Amino acid sequence: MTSGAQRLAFHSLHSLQLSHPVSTHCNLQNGAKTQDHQPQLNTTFRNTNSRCIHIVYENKTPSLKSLPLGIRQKSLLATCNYPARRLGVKKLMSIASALAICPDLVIVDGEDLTPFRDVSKRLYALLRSYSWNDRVERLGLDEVWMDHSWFCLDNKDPEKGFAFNARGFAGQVYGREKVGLEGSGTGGYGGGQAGLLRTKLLLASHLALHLRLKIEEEGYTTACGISTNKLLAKLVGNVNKPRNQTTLLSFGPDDGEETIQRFMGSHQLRKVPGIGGKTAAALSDYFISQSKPGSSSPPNPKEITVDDLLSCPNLSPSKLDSLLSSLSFSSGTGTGIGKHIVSLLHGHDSSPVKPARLLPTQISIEDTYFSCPLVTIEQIQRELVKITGSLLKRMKTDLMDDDKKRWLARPKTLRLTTRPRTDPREGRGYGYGRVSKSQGLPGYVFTIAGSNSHGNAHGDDEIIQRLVAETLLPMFRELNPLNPRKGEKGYSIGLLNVCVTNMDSVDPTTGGGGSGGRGRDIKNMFMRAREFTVYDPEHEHADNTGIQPETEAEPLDNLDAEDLSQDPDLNLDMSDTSYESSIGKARGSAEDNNNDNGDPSTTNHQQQHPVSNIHEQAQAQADRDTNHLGPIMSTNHYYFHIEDDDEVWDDSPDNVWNHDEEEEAAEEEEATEEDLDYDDLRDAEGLGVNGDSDGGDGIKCPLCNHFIPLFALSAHERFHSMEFEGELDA
DNA sequence: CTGGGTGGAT
DNA sequence: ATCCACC
Repeated sequence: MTSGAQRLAFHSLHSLQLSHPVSTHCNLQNGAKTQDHQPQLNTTFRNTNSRCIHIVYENKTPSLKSLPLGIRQKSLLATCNYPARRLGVKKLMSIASALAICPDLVIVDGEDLTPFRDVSKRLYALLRSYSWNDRVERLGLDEVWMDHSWFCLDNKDPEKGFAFNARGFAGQVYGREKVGLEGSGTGGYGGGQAGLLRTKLLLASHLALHLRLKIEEEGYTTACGISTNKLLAKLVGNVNKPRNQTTLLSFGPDDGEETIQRFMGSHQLRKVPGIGGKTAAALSDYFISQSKPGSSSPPNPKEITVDDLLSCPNLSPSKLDSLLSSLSFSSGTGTGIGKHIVSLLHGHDSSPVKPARLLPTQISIEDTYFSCPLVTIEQIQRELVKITGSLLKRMKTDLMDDDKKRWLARPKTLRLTTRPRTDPREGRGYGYGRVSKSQGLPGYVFTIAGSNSHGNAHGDDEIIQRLVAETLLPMFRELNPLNPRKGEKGYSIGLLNVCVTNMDSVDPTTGGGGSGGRGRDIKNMFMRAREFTVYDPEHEHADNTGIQPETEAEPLDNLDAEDLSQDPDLNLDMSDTSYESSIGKARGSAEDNNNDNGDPSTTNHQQQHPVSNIHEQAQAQADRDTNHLGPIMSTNHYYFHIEDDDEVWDDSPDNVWNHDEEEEAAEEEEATEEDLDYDDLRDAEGLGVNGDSDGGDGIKCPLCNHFIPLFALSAHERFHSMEFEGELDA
């Protein structure tokens, strides 16, 4: 990090969703040793016999079906699909059979999520360290979006970069490049919007690969989606699971709408993020009610696609509003839910990548007693003690500083939730019958536990006992009054949940010291600064008014010809697809790229779906909305999304990680004679009014008229000096 | 058919 | 504070 910097400036707005699915695995390499018991996030191995392999979590019952979920359903069960199918088994495999096939199978307790949380935290921290603006949004333990407005390799040196072959996209792509437009060296897109978009996505794909390789160094594999918004990034990340990345090629004369719609259209409604079970069901019902009674067989509600729904002639946002009004979250009228759904169906999503959160907003622990409901108050108390114990532990790991000396935040509220055991046959909903009660969280929880430096279990025990006896138990009784008149002799509790929330941040400015390491301090500064800053949703727009962040990406286009490969550590894989056909073929056949699309389900029919009126209106409105902000606006965000491996492993060559061959790029260490003071710059950015990285200083380049932020100036200069070489591609 | 979380609407 | 939906 101390050596000179490569002059790459990553300035276009990029966003990346990474996810590292939670799953442990063992590798049965011809009877080789199993992997260690360390939890692995999304690590699926295959051995030379193409037998793929798996994770198992321990459980009382021998069926994978009863394993803890979240983990189970997404990773474990799905991961087991592969051998199960091989064996001709339908879906589930018992642990016994798994062991029969894989004698070395490691059985892990899947109920304790701590190891997974730890890994998740580690990888999350890693990803965060590559972002200047800390727009790194987590979804659960295993998914992350990143907004790479200011991607960086080194917090101390914003120009540090890596070299790569910019002639092609890293990883896989969805859709194909449209060629034949004017311009050169940009895949045929010239310098217009399509070209800029392509350049940004291209860059994004390489950034994503870079991050994924870093994560692989940590021992975890990832899938990733790269697109212009969170929704698309998440979805397109599924295309080449579990261990590759996919960029949605959503550029072209039509702004990529056609590609986007084709992509979106083939998805089942439920697969669209933001459309959950209830919504999908309502929408499916509507479609079925609209479909011709004469037509053949009634469609399976689960298989209805976005295209199907959009084909309904009378579909409109207000129609959807009323359609979904019965859903409680769209209370009554005018919540705009219909509009929202419509935009989702078209792959539009303006939600920003949220800044990384310093602290959780709540911590809760719950346990269910489905098969064995709690009856006596003693049982209740016992369980409450257990739960409170783990809650206190969680509070310490999540809310205290690393030394466990100081609370970073104190929850003000304590909430107890209970649910009576419901008849297995009814009361479907997960939240059914839940009742809760909140109260202030007594201060002694912190004072005693906080001052008792390490693991003074005794002190903790006192706290726990006291909390249960003085607070939780009374709360419980209020929630579940026994009614003697009805002859109730005991409780019947199927669920207990204890939650602390309403975090009260401890003043960060008083916490001097700040040991930590390297960029961490800066990160913390940023976060702390933000705490005193009002988040301004408008800045997303303000962002794009005067600034055209595209230009900085362009130098990258020309760097591939430069010095690659000094550093053996960096193994940039261009698992190339579009490379062959895009290189020097700006006017080549459009079909060249047609087969590099890894998605079997969405490529086949070219069926052009007529864009609905709604869509046109929405788009027109969007255009109006953004025009005054500058035309770039609507395509300014790029997202990566790394997804998990809940799909069956695919042996196809496209899905295999190719480390060898093709271009190997290397960290380019190039001395820089920069006279800018980066630290000052960065601080200015980071601690600015909105705590974000937009807006900052810069100049308009006299050569190309693009706004160039100061830190990217030298890179931009170099871009112009290299412009001629770019012509080689033409 | 579970364990966390988050966020919105009331 | 409570519910509900979502991941």
